[in-house]
Order: sequence, then C-alpha cells, then structure tokens
Amino acid sequence: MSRFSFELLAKDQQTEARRGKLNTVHGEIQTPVFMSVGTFGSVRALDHVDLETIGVQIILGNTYHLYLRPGADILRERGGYHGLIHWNAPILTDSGGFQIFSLPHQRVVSEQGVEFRSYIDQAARFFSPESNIAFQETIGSDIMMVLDVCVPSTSPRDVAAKAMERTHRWAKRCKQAQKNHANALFGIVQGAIFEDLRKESAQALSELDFPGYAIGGLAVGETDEEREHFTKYTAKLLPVSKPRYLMGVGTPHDLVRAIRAGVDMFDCIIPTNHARQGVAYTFQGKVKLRRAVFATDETPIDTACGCFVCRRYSRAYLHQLIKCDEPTGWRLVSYHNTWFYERLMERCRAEISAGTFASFSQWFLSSAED
RNA sequence: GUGGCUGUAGUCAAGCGGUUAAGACAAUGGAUUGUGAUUCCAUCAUGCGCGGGUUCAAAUCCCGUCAGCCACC
Repeated sequence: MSRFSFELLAKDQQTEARRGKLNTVHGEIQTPVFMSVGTFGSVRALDHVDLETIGVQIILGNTYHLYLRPGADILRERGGYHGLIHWNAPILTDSGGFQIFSLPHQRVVSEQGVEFRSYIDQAARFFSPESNIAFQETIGSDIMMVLDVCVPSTSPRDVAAKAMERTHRWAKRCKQAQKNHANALFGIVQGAIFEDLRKESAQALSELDFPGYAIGGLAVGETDEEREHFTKYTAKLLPVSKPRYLMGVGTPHDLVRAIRAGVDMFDCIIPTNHARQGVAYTFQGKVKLRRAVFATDETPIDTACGCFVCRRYSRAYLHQLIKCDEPTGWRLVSYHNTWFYERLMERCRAEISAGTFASFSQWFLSSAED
C-alpha cells in the first residue's frame, strides 16, 4: 500500500501556481519545494545539522553514483541511503538517466537498457529499467525516478522522438518492476522542444498513472525563453492532482517562473555548485564574492538575510575564504545559498496561500538580476 | 680585487640570430541549471637590467655598465 500522497492546499487565481503537501514514509514536504542535491550522501560542503537549521525538507541522491559507490551490498547492510547517511527525512533519487546522457563516457543504449562506464574505474556496467528500480529500492528512496532517455533539448525531432518513445517503454517497465509500493515512482516527460512530442509524452505517461510527474530534458541546451515556454506548456498537460517536478532547474528566476507555470518541485546544483565559486544569491540578485571590490566590503552578503553567515560574516571575509580555496568558504556560501533558496520557496508558499503570489512573482522577476 | 655564472610580466620560467616573446602561478573579468565543478573560458610584456655596436634582421652575437649569486685572493 502506498504511503505516498499529494494534497493540493491552495491554487493561485492569476497564475497556475499551487500550494501543496507531499506525504512520504519519512515525513511531509510542503510544496513548492526546492530539493538540495546530495549526490554522494551529503549536500556538498554542508552537513545534516546545517540542512536542519536551514529547514531543508528533502534531499536528492543519485542512483548512478550510489550504484558505483558504495554499491548495493553496503547500502543493503546499512539500511539503505537513510541508514548509511543518518538522514531520517525524505529523499528522492534520480535514476541516472541524466548522468548516463551527460557524462562523456562511452555508453550503449539499447532497448534492453544502457551499458555505461564507471567514472571510478571505467568498468562496463549495465542498467535495465528493472535493475535500476531494484537498486533505487535498495537505496530506499521515498521518491524514485524512472530510468529515462535524456537527449539534448536541441536534438533533431527524430532523435527526440525516439528517445521519448523509449522513455515511455522504459517507464512502463520501471512501473512493473516496482516491488515496494510504500514509496513513490515518478514518470518523466521527454520530448525536447517540440510541442507535439511533449503533448504525446505527457499523455502516454499519464495513462501509466504515476503518483507524480517530472518534466525532464530541460536545462540541457535550450534558451531561457524556450525553457520557460516548455515548462509552462508541459506543466499544463499534466494531471492537476499529481505533483509536478521540473528536473535540474534552476536559477531563482527559473524557479519563480516555473511555479507560476504550476510546477511543485525542483532540484538544482546551482546554489551549492555556484557557492563554491563564490557566487551568492539574494532577493536582490547575485553577489560575486570573488570580485576584487568585495575585498574591503564589511557588509554581509545580504543585510536582510537571517542566516548565520549573514549575521556574523562580511563579504570581505567570504571573499578572502573563497580566494584562498578554504572549505569553510564553500560551506558558508553554500549555507547562505541553500538558506536563500529555502526562504524563496517559503515565501512563494506563503504568497500563494495569501493569494498574493502573482504580484510577488512579478515584483521578484522584474526587480532583480537573475 | 680577480675569475665565472645569471639578469625575460607581480612570481617561476621557455626561448640560444628570422613572422605578432611559449607555458605555469598570481591578478582581473566571465561562465556554470536531474554535481565526473578545488571546474571551464577570456584578458594580462610594442618589449627581454641599462647604454652602445654588428646585422637585411638581436631577448638571442660583441663592447661597456649596473645588480645578484658562486669561487679564489
């Protein structure tokens, strides 16, 4: 019996934005939600105490990486990902479809599955939709993702169509392979930047009746305008009562635009990845801490921010840490950015509930550089 | 004092007669969207210690000079 469900709590009148709640084995998640990426078992540069003080509701794990290390045996022994990493809140696992597409390994995709190379020792490994789901169940993921075939969004139509069709066949096989029905398995819509393909994909997956749907294949080469258009276009095609997850996106503006389009869930490496390069995000836009002007700037990243980094440390100090490649600098900026993303989502939820999201989002999108 | 070696960007350094003086680090910008990100890209010496000379052509050869290092008195 599934212990996963989605409740719609409010709907914005002027946009497609929704306020909701996901229920999982490991707890509730308020949506819209941003999910921090924790590929190897930690959100890079942060630890779980940091995540808890920030208010992170759910983190991502990566099937591809966890399959290669530590692998199934250790995960099984340790009680899955939750047990291994001492995290008792929800997790979502990406299937590895994207990694297999994005990593420059030689890989062979056939109807049976995908043969790929380990980034650790280059050994040949294999995922079928069935073995992939079996492994995600070993991980113990609260929300699993189907193994999909991801192609650049700029692919020609026939390439995008073939990838999409195979994604559908694999989605069906993934669903049939699922044994632990307490957890959720989401389908992934493909179709690159072709409206008819997106429509066909949303329809085909809807018929398989997944408890949630992801919009995949974006943020992989298309323009900002195309991304916004296809997010909006695709979200509208998905069942109203199911959560919608825009994979791999994005910048603060991307998130707010996607929420306006009716998306409920996001994940992205931006807040933590950019943090390590000294890029901090605020409601007023980016602060590029590497820049020389900040060497003597005694103000915090954002005076209005309540995070401990902004309460205690100056841009000048963070500039120093980042320039010196100090891990503490990575942590402090990662902390701030994750805090900011969490507060941005919190703000969106509050504005949707209050019925003021349309004007808030308009203000946000026009007032700050992305 | 004598002999030798060395002086090229902020630093280290290639070049040893022939088009616009490698490269690395630093510096200064920029990029980054389902983490192979301590990554990637761009810019950065009208000038080779200084002054002469030889040559069609000199960072490269010659003379002088200054500085540093080493050895010997």
